[in-house]
Amino acid sequence: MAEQTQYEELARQLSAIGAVKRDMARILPHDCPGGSAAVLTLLGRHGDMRMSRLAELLAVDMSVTSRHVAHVAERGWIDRSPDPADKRSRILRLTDAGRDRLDELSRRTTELLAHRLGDWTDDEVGQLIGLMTRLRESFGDCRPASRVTPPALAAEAAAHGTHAAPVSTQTTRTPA
Amino acid sequence: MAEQTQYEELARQLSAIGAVKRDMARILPHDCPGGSAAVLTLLGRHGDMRMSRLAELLAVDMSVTSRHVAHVAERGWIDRSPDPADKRSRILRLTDAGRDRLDELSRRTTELLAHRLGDWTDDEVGQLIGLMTRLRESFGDCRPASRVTPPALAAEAAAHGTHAAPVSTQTTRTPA
DNA sequence: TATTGTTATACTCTATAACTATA
DNA sequence: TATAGTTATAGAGTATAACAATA
Repeated sequence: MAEQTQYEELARQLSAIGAVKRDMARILPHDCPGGSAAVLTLLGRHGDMRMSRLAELLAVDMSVTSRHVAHVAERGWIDRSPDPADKRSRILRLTDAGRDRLDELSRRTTELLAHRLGDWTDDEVGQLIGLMTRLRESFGDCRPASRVTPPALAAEAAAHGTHAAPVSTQTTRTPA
Repeated sequence: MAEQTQYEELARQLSAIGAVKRDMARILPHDCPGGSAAVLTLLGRHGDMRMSRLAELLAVDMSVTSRHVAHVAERGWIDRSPDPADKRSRILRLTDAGRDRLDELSRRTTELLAHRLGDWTDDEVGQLIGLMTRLRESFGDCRPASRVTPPALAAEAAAHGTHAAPVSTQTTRTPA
């Protein structure tokens, strides 16, 4: 159990990390804001999925997810095919163009981080990743009460899995 | 030097940390959004200062700082007295009401973090703080090119110091 | 009746540019 | 001419609520 002073300092660091995120966002292509980039990244990592699953991974409301998805779909980076098993749902899938876009994003991100964190060791980066992952886990599903996927449904979704085989490597155990 | 996979994972974690920030923001009073809370926090830590110094600590443009400051000033949480040495500047100072507000914010923040991070050790929280601090340092002053305080002026500002004696302890070397 | 997803609306945060007052 | 600060405007992200289609 940490002291109050530490908690206040952590809160300050969380508030200030926004500057880092903004610096990262600044290298994104003009037609691909952060929300779109997140959609492409998660589809690339976890493979095809439904809106509700994506909203869960993004940790935002489904209405927000819907807007981000509409944006990338308009640009032809993903397909939205109807789910044969549930006509209310749509299956999201990266197109070839979307995969190209994602490769470009990865390239830019890696380049920026390699430049900024040139003096960090592999181990140090790993420690930060591990602690940030654990931080998110400690906060759990902290979206506003309404319309949060209940545990039962989350389990069902996990068991259900993605409808198409994810081509991307799934090397990490991180939630998202 | 870390691998590309790690960089991509770190980028993902930075993107996803927003959910934690939103959960923190949810406990703020209705008339005190995140920007206002940040202003109060920094004034409490570093003592009285000018707009430009606050913008530097917030790592946002001065126009943004101006809006946040106007909001807290309207509510009587800070004073904006003219700087006798430079009539263009204003000295920002927490009022008693502002200090009360800040205490309330600290209380809520600490309570939430104590709840969420109950199973974290003091050392683990310290590690996360340390790595996040270093991350911000590695990114440095990454605000958009225009109107970023040049090094010479930053040094001058540091030497200049705060106009009134900061009551708060200045025990850390962290940029903000 | 409950769930999936969409849309309309509102709020917060941010940056750019134009403007004023002072140095 | 340059700097400190303000304001107007625009863009991105998010949540809430109302709605349509389907289970």
